[in-house]
Amino acid sequence: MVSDALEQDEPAAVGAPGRRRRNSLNREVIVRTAMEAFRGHDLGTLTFQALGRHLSAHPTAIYRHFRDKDDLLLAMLDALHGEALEEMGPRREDWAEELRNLAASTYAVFRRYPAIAHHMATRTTRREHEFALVDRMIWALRRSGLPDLEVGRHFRAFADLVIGYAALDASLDALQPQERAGDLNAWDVDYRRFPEERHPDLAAVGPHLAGVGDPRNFGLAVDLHIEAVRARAAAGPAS
Amino acid sequence: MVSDALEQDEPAAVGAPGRRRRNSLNREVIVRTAMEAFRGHDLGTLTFQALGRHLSAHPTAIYRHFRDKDDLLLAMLDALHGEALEEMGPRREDWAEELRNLAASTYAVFRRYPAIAHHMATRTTRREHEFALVDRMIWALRRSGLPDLEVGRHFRAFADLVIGYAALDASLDALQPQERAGDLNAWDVDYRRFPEERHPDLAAVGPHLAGVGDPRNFGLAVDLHIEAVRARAAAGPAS
DNA sequence: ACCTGAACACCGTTCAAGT
DNA sequence: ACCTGAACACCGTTCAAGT
Repeated sequence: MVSDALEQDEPAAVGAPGRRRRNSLNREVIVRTAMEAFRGHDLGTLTFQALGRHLSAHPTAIYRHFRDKDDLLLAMLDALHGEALEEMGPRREDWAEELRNLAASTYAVFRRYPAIAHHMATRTTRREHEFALVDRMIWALRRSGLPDLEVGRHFRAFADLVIGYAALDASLDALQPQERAGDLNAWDVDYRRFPEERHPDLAAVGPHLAGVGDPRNFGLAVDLHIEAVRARAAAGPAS
Repeated sequence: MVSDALEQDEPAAVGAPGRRRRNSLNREVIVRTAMEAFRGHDLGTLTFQALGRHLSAHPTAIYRHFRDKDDLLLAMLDALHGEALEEMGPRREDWAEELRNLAASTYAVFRRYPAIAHHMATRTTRREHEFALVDRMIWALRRSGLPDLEVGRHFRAFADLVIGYAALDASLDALQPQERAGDLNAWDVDYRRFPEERHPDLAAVGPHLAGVGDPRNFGLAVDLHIEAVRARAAAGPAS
């Protein structure tokens, strides 16, 4: 049993001492290990030294397979896109449902890998997974009834809204625990019972403030966007 | 003239050699110098060593006035909020115009200080400038006609949409020039003339794709959000 | 009390040396 | 060809030393 486990696939070797077998390192193994190792972790932990430890290899061995850290992070972003596509499943026939599907999957993978989300959200990989995601979003927007000229603008607005909002919530997860706790406490406590005299509107609404980082907030923003797209598409080319 | 310039206010002393006068360093001077020095600059440049050079002081002298880098960055975020409030001017009487005003000012200051935007967008300062911004946004949302319970949810959705989208565009400005150029080129060239066979919808809309980082994309997202808020508010408490 | 200088642990990256 | 080890420049941060 034990020797069996050692034979199959790549040994996880997380934190294990000893050296890596020759030729057992390649881009795919490194990316897969990195995704597993840094899932849910903040920014400071994603270093070559830590990754080397997870690979049971010397930190600089990674440079044989990736030009630099940016090259590795782009490969990880591509893996993230792949995960999003997988979770998305087949194309929904209703365009609005498909847009919600795209948004929800992107949001989920961003929060799963906050370190990648925070410093790669703005990047472009130019790889197949990204092309597929862009194509699906454009398909959905065309189905709404908007003319292609408008779809060209709406793609950017919807994609950036989703990516930007998801990255913002993810970067909250990427905070150091004490900073995260302090910021959350501010919204959960301080802002909820605000003294009336200084800012009357804030004081009135304070008790009803939605929790920061609650996925339903993102859902509301996406729903509002889709409602407005539907209204504009229905209004026809005059809009 | 020359001696006159040396007398008035704080000497800029950017990159100048020599030492700082005793007691000439304090939180306000440091924050003001940091905001001027790193305006428009990327993430890598915002270091204690660089700031020390701009202050003509030893890098570690800053630790007498700020607990750590996070403490300094929170003070800079507060200064950014102050700038946004200033540019916003007086409250607009039309609630939709006021929301656009809030969004545009936030977007402008985020792109002006991309380094602060990128790693402080998700943070909470708990200071007066932030309270004032929150209060103004809640005021505008209440004026839309939404009940306070809904305003509590809509505040979070609108604020995060604005902050997230603005931070995303700002983080593009915070990229290294070569990475930035590569990513922009992908959208301006590759995506615009995509081969038809693989992704037909992308290929059809490619030529009409809006430029990445164009402020009008953010404007479209904000407009759509406001249109949907207006529709929901008009539909009444049933929605 | 306020600033400087030396030191520490850590980071990404380069390059010569091993096998 | 692939991995290791030593080295470099740089980072945030601490702390003793100067004035």
